Amino acid sequence: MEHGDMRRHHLSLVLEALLADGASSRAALAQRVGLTKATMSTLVADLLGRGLVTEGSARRDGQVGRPGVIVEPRGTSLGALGLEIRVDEVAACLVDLTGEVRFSSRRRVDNERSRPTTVANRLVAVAEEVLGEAAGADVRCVGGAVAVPGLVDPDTRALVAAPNLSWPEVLLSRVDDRLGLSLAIENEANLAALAELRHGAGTDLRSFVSVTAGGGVGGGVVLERTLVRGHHGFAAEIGHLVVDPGGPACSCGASGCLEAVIGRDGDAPAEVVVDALASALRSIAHVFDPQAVVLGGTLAGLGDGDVADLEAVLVERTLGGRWHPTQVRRSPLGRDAALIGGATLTLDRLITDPTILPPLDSTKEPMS
Amino acid sequence: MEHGDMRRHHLSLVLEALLADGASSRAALAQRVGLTKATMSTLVADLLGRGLVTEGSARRDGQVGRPGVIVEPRGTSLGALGLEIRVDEVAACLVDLTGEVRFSSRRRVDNERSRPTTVANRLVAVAEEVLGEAAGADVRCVGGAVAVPGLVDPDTRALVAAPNLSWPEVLLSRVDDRLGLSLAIENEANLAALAELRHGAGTDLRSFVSVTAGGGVGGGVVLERTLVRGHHGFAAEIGHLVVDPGGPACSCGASGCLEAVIGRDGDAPAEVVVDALASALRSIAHVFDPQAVVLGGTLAGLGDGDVADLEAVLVERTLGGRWHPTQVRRSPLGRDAALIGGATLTLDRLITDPTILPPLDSTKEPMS
DNA sequence: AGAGTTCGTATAGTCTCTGAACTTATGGTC
DNA sequence: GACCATAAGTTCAGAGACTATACGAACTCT
Repeated sequence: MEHGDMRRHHLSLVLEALLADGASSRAALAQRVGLTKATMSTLVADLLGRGLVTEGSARRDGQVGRPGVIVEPRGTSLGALGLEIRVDEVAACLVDLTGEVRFSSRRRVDNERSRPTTVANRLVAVAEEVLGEAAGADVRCVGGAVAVPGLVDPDTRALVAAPNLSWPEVLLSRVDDRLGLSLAIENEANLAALAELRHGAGTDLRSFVSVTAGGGVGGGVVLERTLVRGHHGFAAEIGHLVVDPGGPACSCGASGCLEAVIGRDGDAPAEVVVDALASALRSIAHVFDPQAVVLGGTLAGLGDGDVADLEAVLVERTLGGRWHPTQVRRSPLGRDAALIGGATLTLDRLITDPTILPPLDSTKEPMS
Repeated sequence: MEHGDMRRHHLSLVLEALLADGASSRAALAQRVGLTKATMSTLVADLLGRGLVTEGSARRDGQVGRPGVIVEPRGTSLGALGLEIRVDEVAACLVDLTGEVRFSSRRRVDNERSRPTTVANRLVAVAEEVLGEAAGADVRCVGGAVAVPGLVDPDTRALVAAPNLSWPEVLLSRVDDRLGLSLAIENEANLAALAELRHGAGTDLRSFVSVTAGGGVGGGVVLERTLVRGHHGFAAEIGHLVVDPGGPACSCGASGCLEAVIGRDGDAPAEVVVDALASALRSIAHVFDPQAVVLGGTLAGLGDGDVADLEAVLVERTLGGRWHPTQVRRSPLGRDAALIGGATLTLDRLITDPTILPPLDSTKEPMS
């Protein structure tokens, strides 16, 4: 730790406060973040210099005293790219700092029977389409992430195990080069959880687990508002919790996994789905003790009655349920969840450390 | 964050380095921690002032140059109390900063059929015995923690759900008063995991899950060397993972939980135990992606063959197993694990923030 | 118009770290 | 034994970031 870390952390707090609770004056910000007005002045000046915030008009609300100058996040002029490769489609979207999906594109293709380079070309194509629109609207893209259905080693950026999809690890660097961006790669369910955390059903939660069905049953675990990736990046594979040891065989080598029982798209009969989910959610509640479970993908289509049944199970058939019941929520994000999560991952890095954006050089050249 | 936080953090790093890698000179410490010699001088002076380290003799090893003065952690003169209440015994131990169990006491009693105040008296008795010995050996006790079999709310210090044991929450404050210490209360399996992390099978791991049988089947989850408690403090209840939906009824309201299948002491036939464990460990590997699973309590008695079988299942029947297999280890801590963990919890607080120990006032009174 | 309030900045002071110079203690060499 | 090379630990000036206090600016209320 050094001095700069403190600065970075405070810049991050200020930016986050502005994005989360809206624009406000320096004085109000100082109070919200817990710093003095003097420090806040310098922090805001720094963010202004990096183009991350703008000064708006002075407050005009009839309050007594000198009106504060409103500091606004420049949320709409900075964004990140979310990309997605699935067995039957490629997609791209650009999300700005406010969390709004500004541009998006999705194409049905047959990636399963295509060569990896073809898949890469398709990905570049949708990405360039979205980036073009973004450039036209003066939105600067600071990076992006690719969502893939399978296990990912986040450090080497290798796709380790993906059913029906081959993606040699060198390809990503070539996509990077062609787009002129640095892309991360991450499991789609993990990214979906990140999207829930920032823009979906988890914005008010500190800890939750998301379960998504659609081309596989994936999970994402968020504890203390941080995504849990596991030691090798393989955590949160909720689809392989055992719900019926005598059930159908699963691709993972065992039998009776949640995914094998309810189908890769969660398209088994509703009764089967709810029963299997109930068992899996009980296990989740016992091992993670989250505030809520968020159902995404096709599972977001469950009816109120089914959700109530699941919540009842979590109250009656878990140890802690009677004292602190676990909520069951449905995702509002639809099928773009992973895509939004990919952009969110990148934007989060910017929010965590605003200094990765260099200060715009606003020094006027002195006349010699 | 303020200035003091940086100082605190650095003091903590130095103390931790000394305890983990042994005594060394200021210059060597500076290099290990990544700070300058000048800063290290002031940090060591601070720790000396708090009585946490001592200066030893100068190095005498025939190296050229001025010999460094060895700084040693005063590990043996500071300790913390670990307490334990079980259905059939109470126990206490005192662990010093080096991790050594210095004094301990354990008594078989019938807590199930006793009034809470009686239980409290028994606890105070074993604690006082150990504290007396500690005082005789000049070991200062900085606090302690009570391990209990059940769900605990760490903030209110309430024991929420414990089978066969009643422990009104006010009692702990009275125990505090009588011992003159501030005691934390925590689930015994969580504390056992903490003990593994610091002094058992997990000292070299960043992420692991411990599973302990004995008066119930408990679990503890450590991710990035931090204990996962869950949002309400109820996480890691591994004993209630479902391994056989058609199996025996469990106290939690469901049926076929690991605990119900292998018995509260893990005393079912070995074959049943290994089968059920295999299923549970697969789920654990899929959701947490740990480096290893640590078996404790009576499960530490499993034979090499059984452990090999479990490891094989984790390789062959998990998604990521072929790339990054999860190890299976047995705990070396025996039945004192939770006890040691309780002390560790307290000592960790001291290591995390050495400033909670006030500086010994070494100012000589000036003659007026 | 003057009093009271609140905002933003400026200034001085504190805390903690760094870097370079300096003192101290030792081993090696002639 | 004198002298040099080497490494440890301290001292001191200085930089970065924060706080506290004071002050001018801008507004409302009477």
